[in-house]
This record gives sequence, structure tokens and C-alpha cells, in this order.
Amino acid sequence: MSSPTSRRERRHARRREEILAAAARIFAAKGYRDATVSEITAALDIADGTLYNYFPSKRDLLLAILDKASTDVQVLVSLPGVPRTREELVSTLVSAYDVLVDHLPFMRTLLIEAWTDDVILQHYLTGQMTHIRQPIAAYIRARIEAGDFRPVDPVLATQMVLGMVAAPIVPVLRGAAPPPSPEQRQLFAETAIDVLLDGIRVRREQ
Amino acid sequence: MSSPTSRRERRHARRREEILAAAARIFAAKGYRDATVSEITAALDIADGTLYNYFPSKRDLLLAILDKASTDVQVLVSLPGVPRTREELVSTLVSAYDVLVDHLPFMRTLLIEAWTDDVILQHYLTGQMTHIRQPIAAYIRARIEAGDFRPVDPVLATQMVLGMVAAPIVPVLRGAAPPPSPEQRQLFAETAIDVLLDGIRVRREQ
Amino acid sequence: MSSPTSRRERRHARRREEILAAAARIFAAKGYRDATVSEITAALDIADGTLYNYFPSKRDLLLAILDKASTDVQVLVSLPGVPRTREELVSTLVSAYDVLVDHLPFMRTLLIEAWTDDVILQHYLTGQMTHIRQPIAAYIRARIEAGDFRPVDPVLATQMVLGMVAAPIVPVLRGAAPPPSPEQRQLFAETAIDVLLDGIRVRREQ
Amino acid sequence: MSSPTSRRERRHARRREEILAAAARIFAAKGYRDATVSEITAALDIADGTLYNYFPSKRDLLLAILDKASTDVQVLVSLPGVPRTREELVSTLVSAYDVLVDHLPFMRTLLIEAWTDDVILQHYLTGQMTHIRQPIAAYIRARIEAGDFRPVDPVLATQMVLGMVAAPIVPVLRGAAPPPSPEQRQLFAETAIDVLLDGIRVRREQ
DNA sequence: TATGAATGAGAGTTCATTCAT
DNA sequence: AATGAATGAACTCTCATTCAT
Repeated sequence: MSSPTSRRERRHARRREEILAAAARIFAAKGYRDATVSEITAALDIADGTLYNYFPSKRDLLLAILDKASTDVQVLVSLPGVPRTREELVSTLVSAYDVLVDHLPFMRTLLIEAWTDDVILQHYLTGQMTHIRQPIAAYIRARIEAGDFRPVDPVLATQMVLGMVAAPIVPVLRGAAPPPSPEQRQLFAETAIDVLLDGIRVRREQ
Repeated sequence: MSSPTSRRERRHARRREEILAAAARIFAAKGYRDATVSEITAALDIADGTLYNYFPSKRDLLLAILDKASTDVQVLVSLPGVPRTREELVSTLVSAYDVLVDHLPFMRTLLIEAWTDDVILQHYLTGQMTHIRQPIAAYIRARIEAGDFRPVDPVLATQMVLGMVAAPIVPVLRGAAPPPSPEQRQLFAETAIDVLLDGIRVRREQ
Repeated sequence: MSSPTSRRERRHARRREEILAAAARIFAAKGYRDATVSEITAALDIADGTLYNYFPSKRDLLLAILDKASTDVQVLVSLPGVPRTREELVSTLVSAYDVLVDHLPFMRTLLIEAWTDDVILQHYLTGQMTHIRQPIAAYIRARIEAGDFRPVDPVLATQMVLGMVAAPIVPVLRGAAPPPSPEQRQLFAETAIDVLLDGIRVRREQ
Repeated sequence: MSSPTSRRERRHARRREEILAAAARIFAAKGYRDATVSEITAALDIADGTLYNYFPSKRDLLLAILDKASTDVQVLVSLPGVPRTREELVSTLVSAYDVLVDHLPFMRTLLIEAWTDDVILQHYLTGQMTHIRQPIAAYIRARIEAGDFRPVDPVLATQMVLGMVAAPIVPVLRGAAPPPSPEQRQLFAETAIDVLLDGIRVRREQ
């Protein structure tokens, strides 16, 4: 009668997701420490005790959120192939923006807590960031060797590339700016890639 | 015999600074909420009550730290003149790095708290950032009109410029990387300015 | 199945009353300031935190007690009709004594706090006392005009009347004397009314 | 050169009195527990530590105030002779009012603290009150036996007499009414004695 | 003597967690 | 499963008192 995941189990999983989403929203707004369990349960219109049927502690609730956020970052990383052309670079960046914007409260919570907790930083962010940084650094290094790029420090250049592409969504992650429309995301990506490749200065000598 | 600021007053001021520094270090490490008053006083080897002779509440201690951090950011802003040449741009950026690195715990505390508290963001950071952004945006706009720069959105470009120059010290602000040496700061600044002006791509057609 | 006030609600209300009664007893004995929350909870054999499920603060606990006391004083005031005969006066006074004695800790708490706190005096006592004083003063004034009473200052006379009838229960309110028996209350009332009406001196000329 | 009480000693005694007066004012206004040492020293424009050169503790400061108040009450008691005529009764009562009004903060402090502290009540008030009550009760008892007064309970009558004469200065002791002028005190006393002796009712049959 | 910074015990209050219903 | 009252450890803050200056 019941599928391998019974109706009860599906109900349980659905409820769990609702709790995670509500908690992420509140953790994102005030930080883990300032958010209270009662605040989360009130937002869900359930009793405090009910939450403990889904998560053994407030801390575990946080860790589940960080897990989800971390998994989402993984998606950013798992590129089907290394982008080469301007158009590939732009569309890769746009989809990265998409992932971030689609999971704002989770991402924001991860950033807040990783900023002060070394264990969280290590466990949920450093590894993922390495996976993002390495191909970029390798790419830059390769093109420097090929004579395409100027001989900059590849690691430093990678940091700056990430800083540049991250800049327009920092206010969004902070909650100080509304999520950008698809058109804006396209603009962000194109501007970043263009400035990155050719600088802001007009090449008069061309 | 005693100067306009008496010995007692000087002693009081000195002690106040010591408390601020210790609190900033601890707030930077764990965030305001997770830091306890006892932790701060233990670091200073004073009694809990003593702290309250210098600051009326833990909150006021935080605000004093944010004030200092905010004032330091002001210094970044008050440029003697608008930098024009590559060398001027580089040295301006180096001194900005210097200010940040010299007041790391204060800056880090400001960033942490502004990330979740809208009032703090508004009061201690938004205004200062506007003063930083506006001249950059104006500069970019002017050079676009003069035909020196390509026609990018000046506001967006400003964000990216800031993202790029901020990138190498983000790990330092986080406490995940050691403060950079003067040589490294010089490198950070030069790389940022160069990539910014001419991009990373070699000008083959020259 | 459950009445409009559910079992849980009734339980909550009952507990609240228990806390109020215990707190009133302790506030009456030592004053609000010298009474500690732990003392109250210890008397009830509950944890400190439990009290805060019923009252948001120690201060609110006090205000709830003052409210009850104040309401009880109202009952004193709401006479079914103005008493005229000696017997009516006596029985009115007896029931006033009854109310005071039935809520001793609440009354005593109100008196203590109103004695040093102007806001409490105004809010919880002055208004009620006015409602008590005015009909008495009006009554005295009317009977003076009718030639029944001697031409004394009605306001001053009212004060003295109240002082006289209050006198025998002041030690009781203080906790220095046990609550008077019904017989004693009857005696208090009769003596007060008689002395009041005809003085203590024998009317030799009658 | 110096008198038996040296200049230093007189200076010390004077300062002590100033401290007592200031403390009495503040204790009277907020009660012993709510008054802080700093509040008292601030009112005197001296340092906190200085107070401890005159009184070993805040508690001792209170006890000194209660001593003074208690001694003042003694004066009320030590009558040169038992008053007999209406005029003697009135003038005795007026001088009692004078004593109370002249030492308001001390009296008010005594009343506040005796209301909640049994030790203080016993030590500083009960004894004195007994000395006041006994002669009145004896007087009433004697005149009842002589057939001058009606056969009331002398102890109860004494309480009521005291309640009646105290009534007009209760608001003054509370700080809710300004100190009465000499004329008002005279009126208070005359009204009290007259009502007391002959009641409020007109003797129609005369 | 006068000062006021330093002290720390003790107060009120919060909130994650448990568990009888 | 859901409930929410009960819990108590841990926090911030107050203030009488001490003591080096």
C-alpha cells in the first residue's frame, strides 16, 4: 500500500524542510545566537517541543542548514566542463548567481556563522572554496604560460576575480538589496567578465 | 602642577582603551553575543564590576568599538586629493590596507555586527561606504565621458572595484590569514590596480 | 468536552493565583525590594524560571498584586446605599474590616509600596481613597447644613473619621497583631461609630 | 587652646549631622533599600568613601537616623504634667505636631522601616508608643471610673484617639501634603479634641 | 581626611531542553 | 506526534564596601 517512503515518512520529511526553511530565514536575519527556538516555532505555528521531534537540538538545526548550504555551493563547483569562451564564462557566472539567490537564507546563515566559527568555516566552506579556487587558479596559470594572460600571481588573481564577481551580490546576501532580476544577473556577469578580461581602460592604440 | 588632563583622567582613559582593545579582540573572535563580560574581564585580569566603571553596559562597550572602527574608516575616506596616476592609486590603496590591518579586531567586530544588525549597518557603515563609493563612481563616470574608460555602469563598476581590492584582505579580516607584510600589501595594491586598468588579458594586437 | 476555559487555562489561572498569594505574603513581610524572586519560588517549591512563565518580571508581579488590592478597595467603596442609622454605619464598617482582613498580604503590600512610590500611590490608592472620602465628606456637610452636626471642616472631619476607624486594624495590617475575630470587628465598629457620633464624654446634662 | 570638644571634633560632629540629614531625606523618599550610598554622597558632594569615615556601614547610618527619630518621639512623651483642660490637651497636641513636622524625614524613615522590619519596630517604636499609649489609657480608665467618660474599652479608645489625631498629618508624613502652618496645626488639634470629647453630633436636647 | 577605582557576592532574567499529558 | 509548563545553568548588571593614593 505504502511506497518505500511511507506517507508518514514523507510527511515527516516535508515538515523537516519547513522547519529548516523557517530557521534559515531567522538565523539569516539575526544570527544563530540571537535567534530563539521559540521564535522559530512561533513562525511555524508549532510548539517548542515539536521542533525536537525533528532535530535533537538547536545546534543540529543549524548544522542541517549549513549542510544544505554547503551542498548548494557544491553545485556551483560541479561544472560540466571548463568554460573557455566569453559566453561560457558569462553563463557559468549567471548560474552561480542563480544558485546563491535561490538559497539566500541558507547562504547567508552559512556566511554569518563561518565568519566567527572556525570549525564551521573549515567544515562547510573552506573545502568548497578550494574546489572553486583551484580550477580558476589553474586556468589562469595555464593561460599565463600560454602567453594569453599577463604574469600575475595566480592565487592572488583568483582572489580578486572572486572578489569582483561576488561584489554585486554582497548587498543581496546581506539583505540590504533585493534579489537581482535575471536581466541584472546577466549584466553583473557580463560586466565582471569584460572588466576582468580587458580592464576598464579603453585601448586607445587599437 | 597637573596638566589639563589630570593623571587620574589619563589613567582612566588608558584603562578604557585597554578594555576596548580586549573586548574588540574577543568580539572579533566570537561575535558580540557569544562573548561574555566575564571573558573580557578575565582577559584583562579585572573584576566583572570594574568594567562597568568604564562602560555602562556590554552594549555600550560594543558601540564604543563600532565608533572607533567607524572613525578609522573615515580616515580611509579623507583623501588629500583624488589620485590620478597609477602610483597615486597604488599608494592610496596601500594606506587603506594599512588602516584596516592596524585595527583588525575593531574592523572585524564592525563587519560581524553590521552583517546582522540593520541599525549598526546604517549607523556605522553605510554612511562611510557612501563616502568611499561616490568619488570612485564620479571618477569612473568622468573618465567614461572623457572617452578614457569603456561605457560600463559606474555604480556597478564601483562595486566590482571595491570587491576586487577588498578580496585579498577578506581572509585577513576573517582571521583566517595572517596580516600581510608591507611587501604583500604593495603587491596586493599593484595587482589590483593593474588588473583593474588593463585587465588580465595580454594585448596581443599591440 | 472542555469548557470555554480549558483545563489547561484553569490550571494556569490557579497557578497564577498561587504565585500571587505567595508573593504578596513575602512582599508584605519584607517589602518588594528586600524580597527576592528565589525566596518566592522557594516558598512555592518551583524553579525560578517557572515564575517567569506567569509574570514577565518581578515588577509585573508586584503590579498584579497592587491591582488585586486596589480592586478589593473598590469593593469597600461600592456601597449599595448610603448608610444612615447607627446599625447601618456599624455593619458597613464591619464589612470594610472584613475585606481588609481577608486580603491582608495584598493590602499590606499596597500600603508599603504606596508609602514610598508616588506613581503607585497615585495609580492604586489615591483614586480609591477619593471615592471613599467624598461620600463621607458630603454626608458630613449635609448633616452640618441640616443642623445635625456641629460646624467642623468636613474634609478635616473626614480624615479624622478615617483615622479613627482605621486605628484598630493598623497593627493587624502591620502584622503586629493577629486578625481580629468577628466579635472584635463588631466591637471596633460599634466603638468607633459611638465615639464618633457622641464623643467619649458623658452627657451629664441629659 | 581648644575647648573640650576640639575644633576638629566639632567639625566632625557637624559633618555627621549633615550626612544624617541628607540620608534621612533620601531614605524617606525611596526607602532604605532603594536609596544608594552614592546617591547620598552625591547629594552631599562628597566621595563615597568619605561617608565611611563617619558611619561604619549604610545600615549604621540608618540606625543613627532611627535613633534620632526615636529620641524625638521621646520628647513627645515626656510631658511636664498630664494635661487636663481642653486648652492643655490642645496645646499638648500642637507641640506633638510640631515635633513631627520639624523632623519629617527622620520620622518618615522610621515609619517606613518599622513597617517591614520587626526588629526596628520593637527597638525604635513599640517602646515609645507604649509610653504614649499608657498615660492616655490610664487617663481614660480613670475618667470612666469617675463617671466622666462612657464605659468604652480604654485600650481600644486609646488606639482610636491616636488614629484620629494622627490622621491629618499622615499625608504630611507621606510627603503627599505640605507641612501644615501653625494655624492649621492649631485647627487640627482643636477639631480633634472637640470631636473626641463631644462627638460630631449636635446635642439637640440642650 | 578625602578620594573614587576596584571588588565580587548576589540580584533579576533568558532560553535550550525535557517530559508528563 | 504534538504540546507547552517546568527546569536551572548561565548571563548581565548593581552596589555596599575596601584601600592605595
